[in-house]
Amino acid sequence: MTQRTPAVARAPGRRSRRTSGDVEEAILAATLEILDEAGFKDLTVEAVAARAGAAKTAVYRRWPSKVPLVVDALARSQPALVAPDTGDLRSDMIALWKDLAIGGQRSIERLLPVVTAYLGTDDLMALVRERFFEPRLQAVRTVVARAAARGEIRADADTGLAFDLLFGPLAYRWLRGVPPDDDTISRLISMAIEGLQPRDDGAST
Amino acid sequence: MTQRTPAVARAPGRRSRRTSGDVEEAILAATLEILDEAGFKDLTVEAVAARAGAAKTAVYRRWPSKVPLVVDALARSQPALVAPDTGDLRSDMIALWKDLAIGGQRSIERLLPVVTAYLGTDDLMALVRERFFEPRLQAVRTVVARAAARGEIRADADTGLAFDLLFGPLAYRWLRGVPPDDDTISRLISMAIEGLQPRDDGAST
Amino acid sequence: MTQRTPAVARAPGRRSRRTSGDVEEAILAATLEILDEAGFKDLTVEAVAARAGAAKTAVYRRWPSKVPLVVDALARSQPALVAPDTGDLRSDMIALWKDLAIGGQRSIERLLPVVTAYLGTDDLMALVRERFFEPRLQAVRTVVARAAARGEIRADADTGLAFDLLFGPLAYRWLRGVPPDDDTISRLISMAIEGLQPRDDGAST
Amino acid sequence: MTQRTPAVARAPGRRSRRTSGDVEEAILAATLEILDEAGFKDLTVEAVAARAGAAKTAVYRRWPSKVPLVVDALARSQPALVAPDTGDLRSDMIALWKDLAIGGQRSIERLLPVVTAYLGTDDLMALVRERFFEPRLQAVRTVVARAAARGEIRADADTGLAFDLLFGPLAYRWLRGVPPDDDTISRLISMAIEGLQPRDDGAST
DNA sequence: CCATAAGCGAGACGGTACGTCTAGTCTTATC
DNA sequence: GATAAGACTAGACGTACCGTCTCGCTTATGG
Repeated sequence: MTQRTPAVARAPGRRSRRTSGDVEEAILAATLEILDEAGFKDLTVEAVAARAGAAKTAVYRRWPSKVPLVVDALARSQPALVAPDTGDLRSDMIALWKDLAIGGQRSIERLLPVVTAYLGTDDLMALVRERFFEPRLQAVRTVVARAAARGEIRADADTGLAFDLLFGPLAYRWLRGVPPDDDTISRLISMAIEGLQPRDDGAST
Repeated sequence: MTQRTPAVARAPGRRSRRTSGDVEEAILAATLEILDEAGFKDLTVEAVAARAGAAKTAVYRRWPSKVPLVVDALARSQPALVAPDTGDLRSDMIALWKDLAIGGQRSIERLLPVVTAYLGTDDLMALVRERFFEPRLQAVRTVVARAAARGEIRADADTGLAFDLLFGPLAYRWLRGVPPDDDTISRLISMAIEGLQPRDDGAST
Repeated sequence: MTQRTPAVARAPGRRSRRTSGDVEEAILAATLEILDEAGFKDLTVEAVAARAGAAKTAVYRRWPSKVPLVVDALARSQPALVAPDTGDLRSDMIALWKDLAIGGQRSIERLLPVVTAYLGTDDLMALVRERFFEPRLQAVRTVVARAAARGEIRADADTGLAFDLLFGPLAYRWLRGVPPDDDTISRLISMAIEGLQPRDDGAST
Repeated sequence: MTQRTPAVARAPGRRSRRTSGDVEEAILAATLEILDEAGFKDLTVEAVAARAGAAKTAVYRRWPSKVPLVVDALARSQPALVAPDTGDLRSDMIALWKDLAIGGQRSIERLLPVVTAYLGTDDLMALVRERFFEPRLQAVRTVVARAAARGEIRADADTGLAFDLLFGPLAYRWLRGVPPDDDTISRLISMAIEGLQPRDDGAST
């Protein structure tokens, strides 16, 4: 007898049930593959299921439709966003930007626009906020806070504004079909930082 | 009846319309209506044709598919973008922003993300660039040039950067589902302008 | 310009592409083929459409589901049931029987049981009655009436009973999986006729 | 309680049931209930299992699929068919008929057509013959044999024909959706009997 | 000034994918 | 070791639109 003991190899405190193949992972992986190859428009649940070697039922059991599936797959595919700590605000920000801008075919700034139209429910938008925007915002907060602690910028710098200034133009560039080059990144960041720096004259706006 | 002539696609030598009803306009109007009511996702060519009182054939005779139809409808619905001329860069920019930010349910920053996923061909993207982004860029150019002429900012200010700094955060805000308020607009613009201002010292880029 | 004139090459008043009548026939033919080959259980609308070279839509446009389709296909496949007229009741009945009993793989007595379970609505059952049972009943009526006119049987013979006696055992045989042979048919008909014949003693029942 | 042993599938040396509930009976009972309520078409194994408070596994462990389950359930639900013995062929036959004709929602003449389509295997058809038709045939044989012994009919009367004449029209009536009334039964039986009666002496009933 | 052909509304056509349902198999944990 | 529970693969269901195509009608020139 074959003495199936897949449970042994598993993490101790993890989930209760588990079938032969890890269907969920296979589906998510297939989703990302097809997303890369064919784009969102041509991604069909049937193709996902087929590539995952799963039944459509297995997909629909977990996600109500294609959009939440894609959102989830994207969310999980995002590498953990660590706030860089180079000791210099500008370097930190460049690092952050490149992480997202250069990094990913699947960066949310690139793919989310595609999906946004289909985010019907508030639930889903909330998920997107939580999974995508919050980590970015948090990373910016960390970086900015460190810079403030170092005295690079004034303590009351508006992180939210910095956030929009950092990622907004990036997203917009993609939207326009004109991906930013390194120099553009560098200059945009300069501008963003300038707004956060201590003012010589002390006055604001 | 006033024999309305369709705004576009009317070559000079072409012979004039034959039927009483202006099918083309009806279709575009129906498209915009459905876009407003149901969004891009739930816009179907059949619904457009039905609402326009036209046959699907009449739609497909003019536009190869749903996406170009929507792009065209959006393009024509955009009000002419006039570069404001208040005598002050900041005021000009705020005026520009508000025009687009507050103005339209159908502003391209709001709707384009929806469509981007489907902009398969370069042709279509080119059209989008020509119809949507170019007028904005031109308006910014005008405003910035006037400011430079007034000496508000240095003559070699990078208009492209300014453009991204102006509209990027706006689009990003919509993407995030957090529409910008007046104060945010004001502060973002301050930051954008700062990057264009003449530098006293000449430190940093 | 290419001067499209496909109509010229066509049969006089006939169709061009593949007219609705064509599709309908193709679908019905495919239905009967699959019914013969695979039986009702394994007949799927998808297979029918595929074999007919039609889209599923084309099937569902005409029939709400599989059962009415099958009923219709069977109904149309039934050859026109002509009441035989041999000048002899017994010969007429044998002819009638064989027509149905021997004739058809698709005789309704053979296939209807299969479908009966799915005849949910009264509408459909009414259709079945009209298409299948009524012609048989009518044929029996004709045959019996002629025999009565000839004086072979009494004038008030109950055609309804004769009908059940003729076709009931036939259907039952098929149900039992024991198709009747010629001799059995002959003997069953003898019995049926006996009940219709004039009684020597003049009494009835 | 009496620890009911399931009627079938209980080999002698098998050891007795372990769990408290009699799963097998529960499943069969649920099958019959759903058959009565919803009909064969809408009977699903899942519904059966649910109503029986059993797992689908428990069903499939015993019956290979839905059809054998239904056949089995029907077979067991049939009351023992006892050949009536009134001392008169006609009365015996009427009794027999009514037993089946009037009696059962679940009479096989009524339900078998439904199932026939699915009796793929010969095994199953053999089971049906053994469980349903053979008892009927046997009962007719008994009744006819007694009548022959009494001299009511000739000794070589064909029981098989009598069988078909008795139950065929009954089944056919159901098929047609026109259940027979008492008078019809009476008259059909008269006809059937006539065919079995001794012919030499002519008439008389 | 009538004939003709272009454009029209209508809607069926072959397709693709949807999201649902049920079948029958298989796995797990419980008792 | 059989149970209840329920996830699994498989595949048909009936629906909604896609983009194409034919049909007759209408209409406005252009021969």
